[in-house]
Amino acid sequence: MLQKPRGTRDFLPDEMEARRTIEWRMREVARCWGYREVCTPEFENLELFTMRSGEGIVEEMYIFEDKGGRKLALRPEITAAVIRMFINEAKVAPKPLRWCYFADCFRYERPQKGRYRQFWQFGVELIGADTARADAEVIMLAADMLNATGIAYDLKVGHLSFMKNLLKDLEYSAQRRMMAHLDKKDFDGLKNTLESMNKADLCNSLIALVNCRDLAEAFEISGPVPEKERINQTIEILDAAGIEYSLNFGIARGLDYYTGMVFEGFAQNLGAENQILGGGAYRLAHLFGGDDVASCGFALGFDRVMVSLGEKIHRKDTVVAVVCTNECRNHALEVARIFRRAGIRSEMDLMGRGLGAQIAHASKSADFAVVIGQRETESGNVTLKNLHTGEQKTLDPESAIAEVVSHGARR
RNA sequence: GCCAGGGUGGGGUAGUUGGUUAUCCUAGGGGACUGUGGAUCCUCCGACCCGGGUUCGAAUCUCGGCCCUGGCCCCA
Repeated sequence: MLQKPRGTRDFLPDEMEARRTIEWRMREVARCWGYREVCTPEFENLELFTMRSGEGIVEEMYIFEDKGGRKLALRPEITAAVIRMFINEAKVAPKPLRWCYFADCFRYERPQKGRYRQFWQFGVELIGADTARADAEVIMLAADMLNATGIAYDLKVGHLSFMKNLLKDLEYSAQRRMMAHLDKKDFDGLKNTLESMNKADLCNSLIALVNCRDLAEAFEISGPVPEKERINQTIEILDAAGIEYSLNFGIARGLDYYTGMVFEGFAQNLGAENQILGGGAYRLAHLFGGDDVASCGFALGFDRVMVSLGEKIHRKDTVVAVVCTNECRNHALEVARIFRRAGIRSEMDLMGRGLGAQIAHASKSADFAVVIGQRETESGNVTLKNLHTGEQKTLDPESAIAEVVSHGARR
């Protein structure tokens, strides 16, 4: 039998309905904050991603050459493409721009729990606002969105200034190495590397910073931080809004282009792959030939949210089975049309089953049976049978529709 | 790329000191049965991940591969 490619998944209707339910909750939150959806190509020139993230990521991408010999890649993430799009199409649009996306990405990695080779991200980018309010808005939006999904998570907020301030005397490559150690909480590696550079005196401050959960204390540890005022403002806004988060100044994020505020979200009930959210303030536009526009955004790992939610989401449509005797099929079709026009999912027999067999089948797949036979065809009424309770009554079609709708599951 | 555990009808399983036609539940189709047949009974459909090896004989032993699950690495 033909198998699907490693790391990909098939989604049956139950699962798709659950996914769409959560997707729409996220869309609603984004919409309410004024973030409008954009869409970029599924594949881009390879260069777009290597410019952003370095050549190293080539190993982890789906790369191919088209018939014109162009080097292309299935997108491994979406931020780079959105910023490219902003430069190509919307450079002069009034700032700030609030955009969001929901799309699939591809990475060639070893699959494990919550990690697939094709996966979906819900993300937002706030382009052209370089303020504490902008930083705070994106975090508040992220929290709002995670809350809307109903998962249990921890939100960690940090700022790169502290770490960068402590490391400012080091060479750039050494800074990168330190930040990698710190992000992983690899204190032994940190110590060794510092000692080899005769900078062991930094070690205690850096470790203290990573473990620090208090803003005032962080300022003390790292000395005068240039963005102090902006950081204070951002945190004030978050606190005033009642956002639940913890401060964490060990967050380094993998990439160069993050400039200041950074944040991450973790699901509480996942295993090794428990990060469900990552974001921050960054400058990327100049890399792609645009002005040096400040941006801020996050991407949320949709599949991990679904894994975290597990079986919690049961959204079921109310289903009506319109069952009929053979000679009343035409009238039954008409009744079904009336129900469908009212927005009710209505299904009819296609197998040529008898009335009893139709009800037997309906009992497994529907909430109500609408029985149409000689009597109903003559009177214009319908017989509505609640398949959960067995209760049955004769009603005119409009009342039957009202009964089905009031039954609840229409949302 | 590395480590561990797995793979038997659509789903869940039994069977592995090698031995007839591979067990059971469930789901699905048909019928008893053309106005309530959601029940009951009968019946049908349908599987040993793939390939090589050992053997008279392999679901079972062996080797390789593929895939799944979890973890390491990485995580833009």
